[in-house]
Amino acid sequence: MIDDTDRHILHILQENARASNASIARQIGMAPSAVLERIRKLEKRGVIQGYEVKLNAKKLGLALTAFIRVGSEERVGSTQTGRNLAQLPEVQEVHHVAGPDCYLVKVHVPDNESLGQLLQRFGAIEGVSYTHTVLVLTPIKESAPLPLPEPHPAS
Amino acid sequence: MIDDTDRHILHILQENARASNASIARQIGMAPSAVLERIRKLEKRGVIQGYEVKLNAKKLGLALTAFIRVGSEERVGSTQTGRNLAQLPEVQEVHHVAGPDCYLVKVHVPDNESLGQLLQRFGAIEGVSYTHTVLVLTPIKESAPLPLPEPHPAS
DNA sequence: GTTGAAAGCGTGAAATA
DNA sequence: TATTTCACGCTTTCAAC
Repeated sequence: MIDDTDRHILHILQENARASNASIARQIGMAPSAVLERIRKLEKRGVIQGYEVKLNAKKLGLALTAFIRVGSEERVGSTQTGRNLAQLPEVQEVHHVAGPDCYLVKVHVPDNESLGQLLQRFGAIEGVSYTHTVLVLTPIKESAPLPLPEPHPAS
Repeated sequence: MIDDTDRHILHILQENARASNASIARQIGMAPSAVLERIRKLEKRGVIQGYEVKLNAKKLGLALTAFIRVGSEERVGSTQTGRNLAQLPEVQEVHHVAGPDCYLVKVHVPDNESLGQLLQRFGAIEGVSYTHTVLVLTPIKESAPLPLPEPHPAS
């Protein structure tokens, strides 16, 4: 499925997604074109889903992060309400979850007032029955790399 | 703080963090060296905090995502317990939050059994008084770009 | 901000194992 | 199949403006 070479490449890309193929090639002792081909295959297979820049939300005027539990009165098994929530640009994540709530939603907004306006828009979405908002006071860890098994050194 | 040109660059990088300086330069009608310099300044100012690859957790054997609310009996104002939680590699996010719980934690693990073992390690961290785990059934939206104000066209 | 030039990189084709 | 080598064009980067 994924071999040690792939893991090694992914490990490097998790540290810096803008690393050049040539520098990756140097680090793993391969030709750049081989690295290119492996990355392309990982993209095609959907293991790599894209490349993102990590921005400082606060410095961009988005000082407030919140998690919102959303209740919904939709047909069992439907996720239509969640997909409607996901359309809003302030919404960074929507997860359909087990338990009494239906959705857990992560949002970034400039301030309390914007959060209030956003919750009103949540309320206008069909099926939404309640929201419970939890404010983030301090983000302690964010967007950590996934714990890939370490590549085994070839013996 | 951030002008329209910066916003334009960030907008492009949010879509594809591996976009070359030259292609960004073409899209915004500037010299590549000017783009390079702006990106460097955004990095130095901490607006850009890094470049990440978005991986498919399921295809890497991490089939289970969960959010865990963690209660802690530490001194008011301390976040030591949160920083200890953040050390674990399975933990992708730790937020110190308002409300009855102290922390909200996001984790990726291979399966139920690994989740159980992880929760045991949570319990071994000093101060942790309880955990409430919510399993993700379907991730509907993840790692969406931040809603930057659209750049105003120069008039 | 721009340009220009040198060094480095991306990428496909062909060769190799 | 997966990889290296090679060659071309493009990109990065810095210095000078």
